[in-house]
Amino acid sequence: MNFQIHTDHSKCGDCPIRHRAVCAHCDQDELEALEEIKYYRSFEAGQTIIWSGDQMSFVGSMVSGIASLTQTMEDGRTQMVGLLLPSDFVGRPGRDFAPYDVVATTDIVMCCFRKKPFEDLMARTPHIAQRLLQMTLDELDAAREWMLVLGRKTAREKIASLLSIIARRDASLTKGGMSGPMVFDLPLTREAMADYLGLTLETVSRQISALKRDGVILLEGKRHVTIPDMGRLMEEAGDDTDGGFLV
Amino acid sequence: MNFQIHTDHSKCGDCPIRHRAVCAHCDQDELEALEEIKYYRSFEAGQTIIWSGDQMSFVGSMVSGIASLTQTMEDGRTQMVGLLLPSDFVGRPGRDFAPYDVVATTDIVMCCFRKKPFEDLMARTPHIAQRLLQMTLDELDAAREWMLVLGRKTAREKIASLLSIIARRDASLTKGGMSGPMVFDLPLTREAMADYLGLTLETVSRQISALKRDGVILLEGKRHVTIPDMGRLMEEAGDDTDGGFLV
DNA sequence: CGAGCACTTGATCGCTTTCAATAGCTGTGG
DNA sequence: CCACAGCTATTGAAAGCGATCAAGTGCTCG
Repeated sequence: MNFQIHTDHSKCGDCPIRHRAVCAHCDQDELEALEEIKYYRSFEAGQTIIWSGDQMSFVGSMVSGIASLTQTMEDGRTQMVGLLLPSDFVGRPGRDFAPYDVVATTDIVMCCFRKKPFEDLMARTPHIAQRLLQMTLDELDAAREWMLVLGRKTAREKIASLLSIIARRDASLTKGGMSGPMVFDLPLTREAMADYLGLTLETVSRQISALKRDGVILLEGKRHVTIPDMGRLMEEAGDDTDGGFLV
Repeated sequence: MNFQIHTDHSKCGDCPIRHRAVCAHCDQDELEALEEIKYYRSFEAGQTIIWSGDQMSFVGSMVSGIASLTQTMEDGRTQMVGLLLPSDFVGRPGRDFAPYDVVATTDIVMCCFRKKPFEDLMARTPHIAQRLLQMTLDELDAAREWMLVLGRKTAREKIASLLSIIARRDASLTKGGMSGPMVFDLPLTREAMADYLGLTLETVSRQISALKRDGVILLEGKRHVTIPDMGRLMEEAGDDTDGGFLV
């Protein structure tokens, strides 16, 4: 934790997620209105940010770090239903209770708004509502793509799909394109990967070992991954490699 | 097909989905603007309404019947990612190409708008954008609930979950509450159920037989279902029966 | 040095799939 | 009227994949 912000009025102009977050389309006036009501909060890795069923008093944007949305059944089976990355929006205007647990996977910083003032501002700021609709539609597409992974893919394909998503996202955040080898650190434990993929952590571990043995990925330590051939990985994921409609 | 509408200016005031569709919050002026540009289309059971990858020239609301959203892998594995019921919105303002196949499961009627005029109207009609945001957030919740079903539930629990969802929806469309036995017709073939649940049709058939044998459901013919005890079914689905947060 | 945690690997079990045969229903045509 | 094709659904037997149970490794931190 070497990057904590606690001031209430850091400049939105300098914000690293400025161009992708819910405020992306706002003009100067609208940003100033947001700046009036925003505040930053930090959470440590492992902390639960919101409990399922709790009243949601705030909404906000992920500034840095990674969080997960999870559902848990009475007997303990859990399914991750979303991965929250920088610029993603947390919370739901118009609903009072949280439907899922939100857990910090790494240390995170959020840009928060108390729910009511944000709802009021949204009602008179179409730019925010429009951007939120776009982001929600994107999340819906992502959730549906994940349904195919959960419902129809094999364990090996599931792992390859997850690695491919993480690699692509990483490429879009950093400068790198998708040609040549891709290198990144896994932001998730084996157990978290299992919860995302609907597998056990043992199966995750075995399939990662298998992909490594087959040369699809290279591992340094447990978390540092190199993908020598992205096309190969996408074949392993069962994805269309030449189709052009990927997001 | 004894109920086909082809006139372009049927009254929105008489529309059966008026209070739940994307136009739900519109006032009289806004409805008139919608009436200007709307038109009805019918499709027969089995027809593909939109092909994945195709240009989407229109959006619209389901008026009657049932359609499904499906994704297919190159080798033929398919996963249903959504079930479209009366009042549900089809299509995505702001995106040009369809990400999924949309297939009519029964004969259906849709209230359509050409995409561009609808987008223009939406840009100057906050009531429509707000309602669409609400509906999209609801769909996102439904998709995430389904991720738990796909990722973590057993075949038996999956069938029970599907029956419980269909039963609940049916109760909300007809007058009936959820006390006492519930009766409805399955709108899906065994294969469609399998595609929704990430199972094979044989497993679907076996588990339905098992639930029938155990008295959880009663079957007349292949499609007509009676649920004597909804609480029992929800236990079988692995859902919280006493928790109060269900939609 | 030992406790705790994340991860790996092995052996076995069992659920779901796969392959295959059959039943029931509908519509068609001789 | 019956034979037959085509479709949906059921049921059985066998195989396979991932889960479960169980050790053991390597690392960090006190």
